[in-house]
Parts: sequence; C-alpha cells; structure tokens
Amino acid sequence: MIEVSTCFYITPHTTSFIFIATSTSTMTLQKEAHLGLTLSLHPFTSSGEAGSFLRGIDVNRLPSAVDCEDEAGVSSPNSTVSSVSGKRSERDPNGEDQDTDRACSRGISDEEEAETTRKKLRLSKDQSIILEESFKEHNTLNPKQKLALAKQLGLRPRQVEVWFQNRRARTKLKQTEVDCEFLKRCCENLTEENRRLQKEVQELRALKLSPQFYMHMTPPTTLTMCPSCERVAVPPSAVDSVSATRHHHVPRAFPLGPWASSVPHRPFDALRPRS
DNA sequence: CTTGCGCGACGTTTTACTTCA
DNA sequence: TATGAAGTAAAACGTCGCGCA
Repeated sequence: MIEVSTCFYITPHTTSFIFIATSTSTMTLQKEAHLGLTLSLHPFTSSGEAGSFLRGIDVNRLPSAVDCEDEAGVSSPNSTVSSVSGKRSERDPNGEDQDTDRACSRGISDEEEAETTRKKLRLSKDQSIILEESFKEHNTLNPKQKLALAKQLGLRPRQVEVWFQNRRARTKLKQTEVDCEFLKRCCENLTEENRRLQKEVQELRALKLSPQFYMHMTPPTTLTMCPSCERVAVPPSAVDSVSATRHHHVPRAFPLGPWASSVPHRPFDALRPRS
C-alpha cells in the first residue's frame, strides 16, 4: 500500500484544507499522478495555478509508465504523427508511423496510415516535471519561451503548445469542480440557515400572540440594529468573520420583547422574497 | 474599414493504458 | 493465465473569436 498526501487548497475565498489520499493500488496512484493538478490548486494565486504536489513517488517507475518511457523518451521526440490537415506551419510533416502492424492488419499502406492517423506520445517523467515547473512559473508561453522549452525537452514547439493548452484546460476544469463543490456547500448551509430562521420566526410570532405570557419575562436576547440600514444584525458569534467585516455600519443594541413591533422596520423583512 | 496572422479557449477525436469479468 | 470489452487520462486536432499590425 502506498500513501499519497496531497495538499489541497481552494480559492482564496474558501477555507483551506488538506486532502489525504490513500491509494491501495498502483492504478489509483498512477491516475492521481497523471492528473498532476489533481487536488493541488495553488493556495495563494488568484489565477488558480496548479502544480503537482505529489512527493516521493516515482510515477514513471510504475509499470505502465515504465513500459512507455522508452518509446516516449527524449531520444525519439518525433514519434508522433501529425494529423492530415493543419494550418499551422509548425506541424511536423516528417512524422513516421511506427505502428505498421496495425496498418497491415487493416490492409492499408504505411503511407496511408501515416496520413490518416496520429500517434500519441507519452511524455517522460523528466519532460512532465519540466513542463509542470514551467507551467507553475507562467501558464502561457511566448514564442521564445516555447522554442526554448521545446528545445530543452526535445519536443516540437507544437507539442509544447498543445501541452500548455491542455494543461490550462485541466486547471480550469478542476477549478470549476472546486468552485461548484464550494457553491453546493454554500447552498446547503444557506438552506439550513433559512430553515432555522423560519422556525425562529414562527416561534417569535407565537410569542407575540401571547403577550400575557410573555410580559413577565425578561428580554430573552439582545439583537443589534444597524442605525444606517435599520436592519437587525446577527450576533457576532453566529456570523463568520468575512460577513462581519463586510458590514461596515456600527450597530446599536436594543432589547427584543413584545414591544418589538414598534421597531420601524420589521426585523425579518430581509427573509421575505422581494417582489 | 478590411484583411491576414497569431494565439487562446473550447470541444472533439484518438491513443495508451488499466481494470475486470 | 490470457483475452477482450469498458472506462479513463491525456495528447493531438479543428474551429471559433479576439486582438493587433
């Protein structure tokens, strides 16, 4: 069993937390590693850049990666075949189709095969690391950087370009998933809060209908009201720090009791749907 | 204003690989 | 154990829109 610990930070607006993934099989482990950006959004950048935080694991030593490494190695960077068309001048017209067995089995020539298929390159571990490092620095490349990186990796500039495009897409997808999950939780929390407040309203209304019972009681609670917007503020203990700081008005305290109906604006108006 | 070019975003296709029956 | 179907991640591609010269 191999244990993978991955730092997982959400957007700056959300609480950071640590995600611990325990992989019980090489498959799971490899998938996490291939994802690279999985659960590893950069903690403090607004752009949501992601980088792999997998540590201490030689991903490409896993069986599948080892198998493909020779083929995808830096020594044979042109093992891919670009597809038929392509307006980009960078596309390599010299790609050779090495999968002749498959071509023969389908009864077509190598040349035809080369023109109609594309061969996918598996990047080596070193190539992936360098690309990831580069992506962490800047998630887009100018032509000069692209050429330099391609030269360093032994890849074609087009391949580097495609890798960055796909990497940006993956980052965005992951960020969307994270945001979606966060909004889902917000919605759940608000629903629960709404339910609680509705119940409170019912209880308060019930109390208001029976003042003779209520008059002998001391005010049960203290609400604060904002003198500017004249709305009741939630007690500080029940509100998170973000919302508390967002409310810029200085609230004043007033007791709540059966006389509360004299308050200019009914405190729970905010709960009513706007017409 | 039009045109051509380069680039990024996005959706899709294809390939390599793993799992499982 | 071998094998093929199904599923998945990622490399590669096509297209569109935008900015710029």
